[in-house]
Amino acid sequence: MGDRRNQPGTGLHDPVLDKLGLAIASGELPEGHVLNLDGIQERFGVSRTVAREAMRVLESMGLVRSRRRVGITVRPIAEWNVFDPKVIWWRLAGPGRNAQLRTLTEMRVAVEPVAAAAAARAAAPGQRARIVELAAVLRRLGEAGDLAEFMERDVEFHALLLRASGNEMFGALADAVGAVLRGRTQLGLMPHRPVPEALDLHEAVAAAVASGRADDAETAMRALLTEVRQAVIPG
Amino acid sequence: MGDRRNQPGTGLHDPVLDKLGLAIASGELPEGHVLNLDGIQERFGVSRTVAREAMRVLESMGLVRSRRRVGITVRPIAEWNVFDPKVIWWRLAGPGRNAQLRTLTEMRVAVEPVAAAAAARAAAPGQRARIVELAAVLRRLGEAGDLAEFMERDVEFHALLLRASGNEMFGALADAVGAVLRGRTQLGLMPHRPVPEALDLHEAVAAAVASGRADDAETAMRALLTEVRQAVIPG
DNA sequence: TCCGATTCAAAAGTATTACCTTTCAATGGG
DNA sequence: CCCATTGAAAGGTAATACTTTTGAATCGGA
Repeated sequence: MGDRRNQPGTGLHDPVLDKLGLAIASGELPEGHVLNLDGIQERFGVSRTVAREAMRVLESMGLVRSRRRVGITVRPIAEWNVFDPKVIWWRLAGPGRNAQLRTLTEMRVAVEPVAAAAAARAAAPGQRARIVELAAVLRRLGEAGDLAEFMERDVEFHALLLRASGNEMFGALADAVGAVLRGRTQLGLMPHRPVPEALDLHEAVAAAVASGRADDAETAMRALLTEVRQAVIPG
Repeated sequence: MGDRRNQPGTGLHDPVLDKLGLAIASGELPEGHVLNLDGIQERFGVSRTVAREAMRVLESMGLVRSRRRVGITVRPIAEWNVFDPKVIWWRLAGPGRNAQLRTLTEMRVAVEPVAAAAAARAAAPGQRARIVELAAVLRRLGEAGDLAEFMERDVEFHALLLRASGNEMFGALADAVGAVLRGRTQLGLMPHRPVPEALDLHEAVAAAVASGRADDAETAMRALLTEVRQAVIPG
């Protein structure tokens, strides 16, 4: 997620969309708030066309609903496409950051074990090899105490597993999981040094995936996430 | 999902978006295929504005990328926002239906146990009561062999659990899970009559959620899904 | 007077059209 | 082989007309 800055695809990001999306996701424009096209045109100094395009995209994300004679109304979060990468990004960038990290973590806890099992069944040979390699790299970095590099490789490890699962829905979560991993360290929720047990479990997951033992991969991943799981349960 | 009929905003924009989305999701317009605005205008007999709005939305879903001088290119599925309800819907409506049901089922298997645990912690009193009530209704309908009504209540049961989890990401999957449940019966993947074990497990989940036993809820839900799980593993 | 039905005009999005501006892949000459 | 030119296609602005919605004013009967 964090590395979409070059944006070769999305073109020069429509700043209007970004600012409005952020304003809504942050709660600055609360549920029920009504905007209108003229207001958007004026607020951002853009033409009607651009204002409408931004509005349409927000509408397709479920953030607003446009109705004649009424205007553009901000919808409740239950209507949002909360899996849309942009929505996730906006929520992470605002005061809802913490709540977003929590729900995303819970999602991880649910998905990653099953994704690991699927990867054990479906991963391509090159992916299996890379996963094993990454587990070894993680051990080295963990024992050396290189936290920053450890995190980057950890992100790669989890993202690769999700993408190797053969389930494009799991794969679509890879960037979000990366954001969670990075977010956790930023919030100081990570142990100052990876515990040996975690290093063992990364290797266990990798070995199980490499040799196609789906159940073992799932079990090991579940164990790897037990610690994470505590962070989700408010207490 | 299935009930998006109401839309009062019968815009001219939606049909274009829908047809293009379907054409892409169905593979009729394969990855790499290049469209252009003039082509869309002509194909659907709409103005440039409408064509552009539809294109923008498709772009925000990751289905296409618009680049100057090149045109509008269909992107690979790995770039799609596969959690977008519209994308799910389009895939279910086309020849990818089966693959979509498979990945969605796998998603269910991953998410529902954790969602059940979360619901046991977070559900509102009214939701707990309704879940218990639904489990009882399911037993009655199941034993009476009323398959059609059983399915509708089952959809409600699972959707409510997801929404009661307190995790809006889980809640956002409720409609999709409903589509899977309905899709499974349409494909004849369901037992002709709910097995007694399933009825017991629905009640076990409900009881655990009602009394806040998160671990039990998770375990029971996982058991409930074991049968479903077999359908995911090809072979 | 009061109350319900009808009418009407304003508000706001929807859609079309015309016309510039910017980008950048392709091309072709040096 | 490199670099300047060029033209296709998207990006964006502006003016204008249309349609839907809704709330208020109006009107007629009890």
